[in-house]
Amino acid sequence: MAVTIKDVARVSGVHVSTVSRAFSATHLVNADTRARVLAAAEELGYRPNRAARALSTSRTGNLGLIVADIANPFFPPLIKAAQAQARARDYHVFIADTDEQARVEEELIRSMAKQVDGAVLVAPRLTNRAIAELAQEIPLVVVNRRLRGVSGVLMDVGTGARRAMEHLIELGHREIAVVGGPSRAWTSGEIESATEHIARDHGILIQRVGPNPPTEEGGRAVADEVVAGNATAVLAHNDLLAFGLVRRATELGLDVPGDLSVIGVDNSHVARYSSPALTTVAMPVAEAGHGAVDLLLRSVDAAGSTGTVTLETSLIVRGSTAPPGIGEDPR
Amino acid sequence: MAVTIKDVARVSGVHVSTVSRAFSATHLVNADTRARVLAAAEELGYRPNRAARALSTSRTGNLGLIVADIANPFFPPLIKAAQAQARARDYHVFIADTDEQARVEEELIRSMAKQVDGAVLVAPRLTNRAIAELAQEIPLVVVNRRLRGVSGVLMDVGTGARRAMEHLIELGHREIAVVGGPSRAWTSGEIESATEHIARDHGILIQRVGPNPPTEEGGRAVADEVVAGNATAVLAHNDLLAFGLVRRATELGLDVPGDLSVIGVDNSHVARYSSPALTTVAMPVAEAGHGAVDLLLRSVDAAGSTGTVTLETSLIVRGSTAPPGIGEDPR
DNA sequence: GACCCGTGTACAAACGTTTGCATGAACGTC
DNA sequence: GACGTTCATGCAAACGTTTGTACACGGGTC
Repeated sequence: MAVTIKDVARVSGVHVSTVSRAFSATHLVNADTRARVLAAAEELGYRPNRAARALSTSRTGNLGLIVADIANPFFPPLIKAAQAQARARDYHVFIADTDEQARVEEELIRSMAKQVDGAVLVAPRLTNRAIAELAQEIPLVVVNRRLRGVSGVLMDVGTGARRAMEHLIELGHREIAVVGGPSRAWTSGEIESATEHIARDHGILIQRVGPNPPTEEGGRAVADEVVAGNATAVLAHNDLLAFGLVRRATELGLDVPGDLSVIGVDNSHVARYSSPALTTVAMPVAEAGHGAVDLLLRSVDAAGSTGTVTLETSLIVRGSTAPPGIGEDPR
Repeated sequence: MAVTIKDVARVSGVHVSTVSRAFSATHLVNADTRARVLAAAEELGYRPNRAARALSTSRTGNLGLIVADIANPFFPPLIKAAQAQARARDYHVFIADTDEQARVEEELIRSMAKQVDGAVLVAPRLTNRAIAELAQEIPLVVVNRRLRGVSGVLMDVGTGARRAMEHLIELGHREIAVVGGPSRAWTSGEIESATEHIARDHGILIQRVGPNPPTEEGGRAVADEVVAGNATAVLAHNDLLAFGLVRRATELGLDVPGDLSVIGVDNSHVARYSSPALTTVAMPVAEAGHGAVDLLLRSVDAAGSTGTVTLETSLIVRGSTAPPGIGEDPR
């Protein structure tokens, strides 16, 4: 049916092994022969069968990319960049969505393991221990999780959170609510300790709220608690939470940023499109996708090599932050 | 290295073919034997090697999903649904992003063809002819494109556009700008003819603008032209265009919806998160992803069978539409 | 002219499955 | 008790590659 290496061999009058080498070990075959083979391949429209190659070499040419929720606007730019980089290196990428469930995540990796050369785990929900175990079986790169012995791409959200806090402090805020995300997320811990430090250094108060699901609903749900407190500003775990919070606070009659300043994290669409546009900590998402694939392919080629890359974040000031309201708190 | 069917055979004391059948042709093996095999497989942590299976059966268990731009908020919910449905049927999905380029699209399909059992093309940019050719080589399902002999999932955007126009007409608008998307998109044609009809039936004027890239930038770029015309309302090809248009119109000093009503299409995040929230034609994106995979698997199982599914759209009225401004046009 | 070397090619085994065919056991029928 | 059926299993070929090894040839060295 489909055209195979044998057809190419027949047409070009050489043995299949020569055809194979004409593609993969070019220096082992005479230039003229190679040209002839390539011409025949072209003419027949030959495409190597990757399954067969995989069987023979135990390299599939595929990568896995596992994310918590494709529809969460944080992920698509990362997926896009990872896919583009993989394609540039002639790899294909499988995508899988765990629906935020650790169990699904593990099962997914296991079921992929045999048919990929490695996998990228973005913001995994699994325990460190489970990840470490999986890393024994298959090259892994984790994004936004620090793990000994496992390659990682980290976005320096701690510094970003610090900048965000400094921005609020400069504006005059003295009590700030920090709205946490999922407890398993590495970024949660980073933000927590960064805010801890800065609060101590500047002698301001922090009201911690959470953990919360990283969704608009999560933001709406915590809004009441935040509003009931004395904080005049909020740093939320991500843009979706921040957005939900802004919406609910507005419904409760507060003005953002007049009565309450809000900062998100991610710089997703949401931050740009909402109104007021969100001040947010920009995450280098595309770079992370790109870098994760690079790192992964490196450890695929040189088994056992691991590395960690840290990417910088930056604060993007938009319309959702302002000095605390003048005069009495209207609440 | 990895555990294979042979190991399972050895441990359970049967021939490899029996192991194979214990998994794939269960009725051909004695229940007790099967239990023994399964137990051994479980104990060893056996996972079938899909590449080997693919080689033998020429079924890969993989599907391809090809979209124009993963980061365009229209696609992620579709991708998510498609992936979930594929997984439920024990298929894995490759994802690829064409960057809106027809050439890349074709090359991508070709390079995937050998390693997938079929592919879903979402809102392809290729010509009908090219798609029809590809469909000869590999089972294909196209989303939002009507093509003889090729399975398709269509979202009835024509009816949606009609509803949108009726909504505007009821509000009192008599001249409406219709801002088109990419010329190759099937939805563009649907919207065009639907709006054509309804304009004739109700005796209102239409100002056509475009084609335009389906992005925020595209929306900003056409805003001036729209504003310069006499239209009091706009139906844009998608939410991103609508959003860009609203932004730019606002910068030009117009009030939305006071001076200009705007309707988008997609009901993406953007429509919900922007301010004013966009009135939009909701596309059944998740259903489309789900349905496309179903349809695809059907034609994978029964070669040559094709079908078309049409999904309904609906108008979601939010804050970006209102009766035309009272009194003189401020422009 | 015997020898060696390097270059280019062919041969064949191996990768892990599936599957058509052959074999054999158990059982019922007459 | 010979025969046909059915059921369960084993055997071996096949899928399309890659790759270690063997072979053939031509040219250089002594």
